[in-house]
This record gives sequence, C-alpha cells and structure tokens, in this order.
Amino acid sequence: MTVSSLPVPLLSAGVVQRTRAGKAMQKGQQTKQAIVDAALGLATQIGLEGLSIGALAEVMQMSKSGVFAHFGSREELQISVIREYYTRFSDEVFFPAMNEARGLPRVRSLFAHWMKRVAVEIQSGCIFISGAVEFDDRPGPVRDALASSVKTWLAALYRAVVQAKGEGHLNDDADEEQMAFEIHGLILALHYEARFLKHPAAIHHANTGFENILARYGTAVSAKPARSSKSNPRSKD
Amino acid sequence: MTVSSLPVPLLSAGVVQRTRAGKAMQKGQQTKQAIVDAALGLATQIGLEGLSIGALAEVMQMSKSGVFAHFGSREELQISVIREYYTRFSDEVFFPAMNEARGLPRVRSLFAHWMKRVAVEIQSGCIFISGAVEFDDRPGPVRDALASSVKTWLAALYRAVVQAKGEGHLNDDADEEQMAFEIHGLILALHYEARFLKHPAAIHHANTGFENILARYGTAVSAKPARSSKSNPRSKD
DNA sequence: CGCAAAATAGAACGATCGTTCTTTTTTGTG
DNA sequence: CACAAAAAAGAACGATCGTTCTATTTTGCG
Repeated sequence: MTVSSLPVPLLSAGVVQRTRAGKAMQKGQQTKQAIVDAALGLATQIGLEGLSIGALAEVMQMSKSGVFAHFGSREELQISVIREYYTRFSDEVFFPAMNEARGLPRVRSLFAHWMKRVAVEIQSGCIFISGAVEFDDRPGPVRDALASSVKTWLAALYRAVVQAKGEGHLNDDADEEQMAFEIHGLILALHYEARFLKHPAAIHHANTGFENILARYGTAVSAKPARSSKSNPRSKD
Repeated sequence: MTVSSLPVPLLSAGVVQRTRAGKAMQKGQQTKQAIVDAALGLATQIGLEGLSIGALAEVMQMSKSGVFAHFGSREELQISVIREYYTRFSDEVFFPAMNEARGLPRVRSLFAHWMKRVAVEIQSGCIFISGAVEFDDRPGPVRDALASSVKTWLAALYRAVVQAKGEGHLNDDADEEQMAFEIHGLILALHYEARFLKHPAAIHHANTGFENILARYGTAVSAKPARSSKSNPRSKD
C-alpha cells in the first residue's frame, strides 16, 4: 500500500514532489497538480458547485475515473481547488504587500494588490466571492475550507489596519474592524458592478472609495504618504 | 384554444386574475402564483441555479409535469421568480421610502428599509446577490431579467442621491455615482460577513458605514436631521 | 347536468451527475 | 528486461435533471 513507511498522506497537495532526495512519487502528483489547475480555471468561471468531474475530464483529455481517482470524492476536489486558490491569492496579494512598511503603506499595498487581482477576476471570477454565495447555508467540509481561507485573509487585512493605528497612522478613534469592513465592501461592490453589471467605472469607484476611507480614518499627515516602498524595510509580522 | 378572444398571453404573471369583470381563468393563475411563491422560497436558499422542478413539485405536492406546464421551461420559471422577488423588493424597500421627503430623508429611508430586508435575508438569502454570482458570465434571458431588475433598483437609489444633492443636502463636490457605489458596497459586505461568515457585528458595521458616508458627503446641517417623516410630505418622483 | 377547456398526473426519454468496480496501461526501479 | 506498484481507462450503477407526450381529473359555464 505504501512506498516506504509513510505515503505522504494528504498533507502535500500543493508542494510538487521530492519526498527525500528525488525518488518516489512523480507522475501522479504532477498530473494531480495539472488537474487542480484546470479545475481552478473551471471553478472561477462556473463556480465550485458547477464544477463537474465529467467536464474536468474532458478538459484534461482524461477519463472521468482517472480524474476522480486523484481525489476520491468531489468534495475533496473542491477543497483542493480552494487551497490552490488560497495559495495563489496569498502569493499575489498578501506576501507582496508584506514587503511594505508596517502601517498605512502596507494597508495601501494590500488594497492595491487586491485591486489588481480583482481587475483580472472581472473576467474570470473570484472563488472567495462566488463560493460564499454557493455555500452560505450549505454546511460541510467544503464550506469549512472556504470560510477558513477567507477568514485568514480578512484577518490579515484587519491585522494590517491594527498595525496602522499602532503606528499612529490612523486617528485615535478609528475602529479597525469598521475600516476593514468598509474596505471589504468596496471590493465586493467592484466585483458586483464590474463583473455582473459590466459597469466600466467600477474600478475607479473602488479606488476613490479607498481614498475616501483613508481620508476619514487616517491622520492628516498620513493621508497622502510619499510612496514609501523600500524606504522603511521593516517587514515580518 | 382561447376562452374568448385573447387568452391573456404571458403578460400578467404577477397580477392575479379578473380579466374583465370577474370571469375567466381562476384556478390556474392561483396555483401558478403559489408555485412561484414556493419557488422563490427555494431559490433564496439554494439559488436560482439550484432550483429544480422536481424539488419544487415535491414542496407543492404536485407532479413535475403539473408544475412544469405553468411555465413551459425552467428558464421561464426562473424569470418568474426574479419578477416576484423584484415586486416584493419594491414593495418593501422602494415604495415605503417614497413617502419620505426628497433628499437625504428619502436616501436614509431607502437604506433603512434595505437594511431591514437584508437583516431578514441573512437567514434566507438574496436573489439579487446570489443571482449576480450565478449569472455573471452566463448570457441568456435569465441573466437579462436579473440585470434589468437590479439596474432598476440601483438607478432608483442613484436618483434619490441625485435629488439629495439637488435639495442642497450634499456637498457641492459630492459624486452621486460614487456615493451610491459605496452604499451598495456596505450592503454587499453586510450580506457576505453576516450570512457567510456569521459575523454578528456586520449589521452594526453597515449602519456605521452609512453614517460615515453621510458625514463625508452631507452638508454639516443635514448630517444629522431630526427624523423628518411626515414633517415634509413632498413625495412623488 | 353536460360538455369543452383547462389543469394536473403519469410515464418515459436522453443526458449528466458522482461513484464503484474491474481491467489495462504506464511508470519507476532492482 | 522484468516485475510490482501506481496511474489511468472503461463500463456500469442508481439518481436526478429538464422536457415531451398522452391520459386523466378538475374546473367553469351554458
């Protein structure tokens, strides 16, 4: 049943291969990753619920059972897609922004990268948004995986806002939860009005809304900072 | 084929019966309305895409074909549900707010009634939101019907904001489209965080966000009006 | 009541779904 | 190369889907 002792149970799923020095499992993990990639592409367009193994097999030019064998259930496939999406989201939004200085510069960078990503997703769709609608009252492991990913990301945004206040970049009476909520609303409205209603001004409205939020919560001195990128290289946490 | 001359083709669908003086079609329209009611209940929970004729027939204690015959296609059923939802939304949000005086009082009332409705929909779901995700890149008559309803409502909100500026309740540099966009974002964030993430503070955040928007766009004198309800009975348009 | 029309039921259709089982092919390695 | 394990294919399953067709029941009115 196993290769040596532990068959690398379910933990990897994202990291490619190389159990010890280069031997063991290869082809399987590679195609599994390719399947997840294709599944993510389908899921962003038709949603996690619309994702079917038959359609996925056709895209992959494989048999249904061949695709299925990699996951064991449709739910496990959906969860794999969510994990993959979370990984990409983190790589494109979270980690780049962590290179910015704590406080408002980092909050600005988080929003900017988020916007850049949503601008692409106007074409392809966002799983964090569509999934929330699909699973908002459908309990189970898929919902749990999705909610966990979303909460992690929103908590990271919240933490950045708290740090901004700690750095003195926000007014003393600024409510960090409130500010994060309003920022979240801007992204959701952008997604709604751009993707569904095809309203071209939505991107501009989201950016202007963010500036409005900063003008309200930020201190006068920090409302328009002078592009601090590498100037204050205090990253980590 | 017809009763007298015109069989009341497909136009009614919302109004109950009574073609001329009380005669003609009765039972059919009644059960159709009951089916649409039940379908709306299902659709708010599992979405327009999840709405199946089989499940609907079971709820109605009817045969699949009996239910189907009233609509002729699943798409027509979905469109009927959207129209019903739009009617209820208008009755609960739009028309009540039109009793308020033009300007900020009416904008406040629109938001208040919207909030009251979303608070209920945290349990049952909102078709304008779930439908937008389900049909954001699925062209066809269902998407058209949904987009039309949503645009009508958002246009009404926008119009109220424009009037508020016309009444001198907003700053001269207030961008009405921008303000409507930000209000929309608050509702979307409320729905997301309350319904999916079960965050209890979401309602408070939405209300506070609205007050923040008013504080930014409203003139100083109008930022906190003294509950003008019947005091300024200038309605119509 | 009687009769036509409307409303509903019933059965069956092809298609697709997720899943299971068995068989074949491919892979990695001694 | 050979051989065992992994990967993929193939076929079939029960279920559900929207839809069509034909029969039956119910309704409204002369």
